[in-house]
Amino acid sequence: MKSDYGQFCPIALASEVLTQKWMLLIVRELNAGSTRFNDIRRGVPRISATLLKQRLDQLEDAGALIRKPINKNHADEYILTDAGRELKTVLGSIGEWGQRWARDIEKDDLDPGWLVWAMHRRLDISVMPAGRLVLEIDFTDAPRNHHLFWLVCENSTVDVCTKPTGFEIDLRICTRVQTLAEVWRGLRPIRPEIASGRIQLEGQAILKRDFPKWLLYSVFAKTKQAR
Amino acid sequence: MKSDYGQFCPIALASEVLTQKWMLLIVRELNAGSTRFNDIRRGVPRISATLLKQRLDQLEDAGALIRKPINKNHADEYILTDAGRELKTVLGSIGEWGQRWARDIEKDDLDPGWLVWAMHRRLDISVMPAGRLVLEIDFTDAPRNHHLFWLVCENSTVDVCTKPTGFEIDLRICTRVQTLAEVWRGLRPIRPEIASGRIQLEGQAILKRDFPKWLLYSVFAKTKQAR
DNA sequence: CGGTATCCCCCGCGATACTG
DNA sequence: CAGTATCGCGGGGGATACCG
Repeated sequence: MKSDYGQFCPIALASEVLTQKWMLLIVRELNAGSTRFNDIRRGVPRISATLLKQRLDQLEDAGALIRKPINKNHADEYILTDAGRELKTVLGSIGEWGQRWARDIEKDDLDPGWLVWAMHRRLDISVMPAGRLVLEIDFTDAPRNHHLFWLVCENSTVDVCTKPTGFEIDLRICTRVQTLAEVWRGLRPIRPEIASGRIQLEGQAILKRDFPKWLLYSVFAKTKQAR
Repeated sequence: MKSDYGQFCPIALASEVLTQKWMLLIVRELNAGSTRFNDIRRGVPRISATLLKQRLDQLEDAGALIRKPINKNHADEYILTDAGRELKTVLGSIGEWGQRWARDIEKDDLDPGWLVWAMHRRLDISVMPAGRLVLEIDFTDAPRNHHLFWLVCENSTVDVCTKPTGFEIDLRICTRVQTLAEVWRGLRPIRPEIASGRIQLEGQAILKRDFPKWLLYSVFAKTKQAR
């Protein structure tokens, strides 16, 4: 490996790996539980397949993950090592700083698919009704052809769908992307948004009442903005 | 500002600024106490002036520092804001990870000038003899024309010189760069290195005896390697 | 689904020279 | 000392097509 910075400082050596484009977002996905190529991609939608593979190889070289062949195809599973799991600390400090000090959200940041993907990892199944529960999310300001998403909660797992599931919908959520994004980030409380109709809920009264309790929000939602 | 990642995740937003090349090393220098353009450069020797200025402007835009004109010339002083100072947490977590998991030191990392610059910030003046104290460091494996450095400790400050100071030398340290670098990083203890002659000291017996106590070592020296 | 292979463009960055 | 201006290139990475 070529030395980028010409320093033996631990910050410089770690930076060679960690500050490459997309790298921390990939590590974030892995630490959130993804192990498959296309699962990681859903959390980092704008990365190309070529580059994602390259980054995963670099993480392997750096000792942050190991590849595990899956018998079926030629596919691999990507499993974090101790070194990779310890990167959670780095993700934590950067995310905290971002939550406190980073720039405002702009239009181009508001990817509805990513928001749903983030939500599916942070639903508190233990407080949700038993059995299958299907949520439909309708983003009123998203492109006409992908503004609908479904979350299917069943058997302690949550799946994200971008096409109708065939199941009956238990709760429909209708809102602008930005509204739900800001609520998700913890930048504003959810109840006034529901009360004002900026987040509209349709479904049984009990489900509408309890919906706010299902959301665990972003990991950094409890950190207050400093600006 | 253009959105790089298309996500409103705090890690992504912070990464836009912090994972640019050289950025964390510049922030490290600022958090270590540098405020002047060329002081920062001594801690990040391989960056070009053009790019350093660009990065400082980006840190200003991000709210991590403010510029303060110096009345004399058209020069500026760069002062961290609260946001910039809070980046110490990020530096800490990355440095810890680097100390534990980063690759081994290679030849190209062993910049002797950088090592001396790092040392000058981490000398414990309070336990050093009163009055002026001049150290000469001779790197036996460095290029013939810059292998000698001097540290002048006086009035609670430490200056780094690359040309003879004219002062009498109180203690001479003679070693390979790699040896002192590994000692500095905390990868090996100093006393065996002195005992074996890999670090040679010349000067009054008291100074030779106490020299190890003056060194505060790298901030991450106490963190054990995990590999 | 989980990648490769290829092409090509842009721009990030280094190098050098110059200025107040 | 603390920058600015200009040039030029290398390769990082996006887009697209293809494959097992």
